[in-house]
Amino acid sequence: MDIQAAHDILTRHLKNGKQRATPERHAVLDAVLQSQGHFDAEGLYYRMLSNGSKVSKATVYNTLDLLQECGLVSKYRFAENTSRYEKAFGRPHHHHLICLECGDIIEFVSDKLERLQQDVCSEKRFIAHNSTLQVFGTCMKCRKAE
Amino acid sequence: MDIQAAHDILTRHLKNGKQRATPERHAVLDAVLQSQGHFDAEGLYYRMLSNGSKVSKATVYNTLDLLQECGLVSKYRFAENTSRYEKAFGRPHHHHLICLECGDIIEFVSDKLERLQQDVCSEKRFIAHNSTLQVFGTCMKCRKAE
DNA sequence: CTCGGTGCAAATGCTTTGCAATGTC
DNA sequence: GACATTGCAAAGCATTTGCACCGAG
Repeated sequence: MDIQAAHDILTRHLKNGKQRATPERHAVLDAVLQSQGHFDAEGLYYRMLSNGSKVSKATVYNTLDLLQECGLVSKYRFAENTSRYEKAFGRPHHHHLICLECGDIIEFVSDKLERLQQDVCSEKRFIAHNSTLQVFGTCMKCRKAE
Repeated sequence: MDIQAAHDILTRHLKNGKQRATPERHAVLDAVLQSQGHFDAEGLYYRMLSNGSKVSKATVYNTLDLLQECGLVSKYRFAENTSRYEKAFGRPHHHHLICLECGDIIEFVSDKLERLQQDVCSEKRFIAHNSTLQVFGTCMKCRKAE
């Protein structure tokens, strides 16, 4: 996955919206690109701090929204009050099975689902921007443990 | 839709969990049964107040969780920080197209989607409890308005 | 030079909690 | 009676905001 390409996408998006390319915004993007799996804004903030980046929490929140706008991160609202984010650059659109016992998240990709979703949208004359299927339940491990 | 049946479900669920059947809990259920579409906890609380029910906000929140547990209401977390609820008794499982411009929510039912979801779950050996597909985008009206 | 962005700390708003009083079982 | 539940107000938390300073264009 090309780090430069991601930064270019951000730069272009900023230019489009007549917004400025600040070092902080690109620093947040770097931190996101280094991330694995799901994370929350606070976690990213502290990871950045301990890596020596000086950003404020407010900027992290702001920039994450910005990154979502240009498709570089996905933002989810699972069961909790916390927003979860995930690097979205260079990976296919996918969905989540969320274990209510252990909090584990299983991802899956489904072309059928993507098509089905398109069908529904064109039937309702709705333009999809992004989407998330969340299935809450019990994962294999927790099922065995019971 | 049978109001009595809904109360029976709640009563049975409470008995199962060795929890008590209080008038407040049944009053919240009544308010939910009278509701149309999506609502939030605060809205339900004020509606109950103006109908003369005396419940605290805390009880409303508690009871809504209880009602979700026994499948009488569905709880959603759309884009906002507020949880949205919806009466789930006597209606098929459905999903949502959410317009980011006007906030309108379009519901749809899809057997195909339900089947697809079951397939994914059995493949991953995951036991689904409940699920929600949320498609964010622009609705027909807002699309025309632009 | 202009005005959008940043950092900080304080504010906001939803939800939960602590505790004494209440009422179910 | 015992103890789960309630109401109230206060506490918690994630997120946003206001404002003075800074720096990208």
